[in-house]
Amino acid sequence: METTSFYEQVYAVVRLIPRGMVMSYSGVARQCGYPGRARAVGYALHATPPTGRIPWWRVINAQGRLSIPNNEISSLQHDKLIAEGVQVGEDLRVNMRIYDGEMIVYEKIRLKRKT
DNA sequence: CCAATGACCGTAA
DNA sequence: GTTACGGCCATTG
Repeated sequence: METTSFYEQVYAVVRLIPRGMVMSYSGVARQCGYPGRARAVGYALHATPPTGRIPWWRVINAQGRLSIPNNEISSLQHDKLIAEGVQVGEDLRVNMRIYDGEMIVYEKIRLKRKT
């Protein structure tokens, strides 16, 4: 499996997502320095080792939906997010207006969080 | 090397 | 607001 710099980058960025926040695949790709490789990010996360060290559940698609086709895993992600205080709709939807951590700028996030 | 696959995105209707 | 298409690109067979 080697370093696979791309994987490393992706994991590093995902690990930086604060608790109670979410980020889109494209956002992760951009933070990695690879804009436009959102799809590859998705692939990388799919290959994420179950070490539990990587908060993969905080990564969702740009439409605020949980893009995991597998029902079991998607429900798991749903529970994880709920446990962190992220409000997920019944249709597996998240309000990106509030929980978007695109820039990983904590102050900005806090500003957005009001009520 | 080529073809198929996929936890996606942006734009258009 | 939503659905449908084409285009990304890394990984696997």
